[in-house]
Amino acid sequence: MSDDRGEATPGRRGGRGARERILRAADRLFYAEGINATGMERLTDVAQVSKRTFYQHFPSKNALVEEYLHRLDTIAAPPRERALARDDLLPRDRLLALFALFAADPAGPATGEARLRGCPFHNAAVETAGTVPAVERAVVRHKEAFTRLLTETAQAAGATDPAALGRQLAVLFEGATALATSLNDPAPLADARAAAAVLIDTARARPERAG
Amino acid sequence: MSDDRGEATPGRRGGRGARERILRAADRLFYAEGINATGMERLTDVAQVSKRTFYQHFPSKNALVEEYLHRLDTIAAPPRERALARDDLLPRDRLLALFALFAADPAGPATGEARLRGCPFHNAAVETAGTVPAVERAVVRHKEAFTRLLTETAQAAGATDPAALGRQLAVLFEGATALATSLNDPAPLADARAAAAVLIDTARARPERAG
DNA sequence: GCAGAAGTACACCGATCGTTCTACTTTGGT
DNA sequence: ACCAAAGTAGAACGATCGGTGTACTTCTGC
Repeated sequence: MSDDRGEATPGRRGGRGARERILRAADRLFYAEGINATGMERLTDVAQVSKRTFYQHFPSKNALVEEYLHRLDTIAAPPRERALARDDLLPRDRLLALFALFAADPAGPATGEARLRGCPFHNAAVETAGTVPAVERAVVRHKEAFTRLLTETAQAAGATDPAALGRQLAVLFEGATALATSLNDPAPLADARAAAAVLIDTARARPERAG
Repeated sequence: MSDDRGEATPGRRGGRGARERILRAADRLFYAEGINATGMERLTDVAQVSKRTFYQHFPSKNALVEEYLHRLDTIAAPPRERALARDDLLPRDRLLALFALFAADPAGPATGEARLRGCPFHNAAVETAGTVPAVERAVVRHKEAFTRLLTETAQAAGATDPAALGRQLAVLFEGATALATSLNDPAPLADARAAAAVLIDTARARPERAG
């Protein structure tokens, strides 16, 4: 396997990359197979790390879960955030580009590919069911940050009430990924995109209206 | 749900009707605490049933999970379906009523109440991560049935493309419950309702546009 | 009033959970 | 060359997982 030396992590001496491999394994397994379903045996196996080494880097599995979420939020800002930062697109198209990310495949239900797993933060919230405060906090922090990003872009797009549009688009995106997970089919992303276009254009044309 | 805490009568359990009690306990625990997090010990305890009795009614825990989902879909059609069937409301208002179900509390983040847990089918899909085919099928069946219901109501509301509007509203509702779960705050329901109103009205007005 | 279904208690099974431990090897700076 | 840091393998801990086995006690219909 590739052995890119893990550069020294802040505050601790960099070793031979065990910590990095652990986090990479967590990234993959916690997301694809679930947090509860991933045992320490499996995790250390994939990370190519002994259990002893694991517990020299993390006090517990829970601590790794927290670090896993923290990393997702701060270091590895994935395609979503980048789509909203594309300066080659108009703000409106940036918002729409978000929904095209996973909807590329028009072939229907996952054609032999990996299972769709939705948002790792939401999944963590579902799996822990509110029993792990640190996880709960991380999830809320992430969702609020994402909504803020949407709101900023909504403002750039000239929405009358950017905060309202931002929240609505956040709901829409959450629903698209959640439903895609339940159905194991990216089709809802396309529906969400169409709905987003309507919401954005309406929000620019006239002020928000109550139901 | 006030005194299902056993041990009130030491040595005596619940008596006849074990299967019903088991299913009721599953309803509560699988939903509120998660499927994986609910062990057989806990389950039989709450159901006031001995383990032996449980396994005379169900071949395995997985079988109970399947029955739990099957029941949710067929027998106990909860508020959602009923909201869409209210004949005291116009079709448009029926659709909107859906989003008012859990949004009643304007007090913000769960005020000491039970944690918001979203859709039990979606949660089951997340928890099992595609490893239990019967669960996967049940989830898909439910989501498709719900979308069908929305489509029918969308048609009654006079949408030009009822299927498209139905799917969009399904995404919106899924997002509202999912985000409410992640944030443990029903606020997204209100945002979804506002968005739904826009989508419905646009879907009715746009293509005809005559007057 | 009695057969038998339905229920009870609870010890126990092997497997796996997260975690700790002992014992040993590799690595890199001085 | 030496030593501490960082790594390795893997046995084993107690707890809990889903699931069984044995032996006993109701309740109910006939």
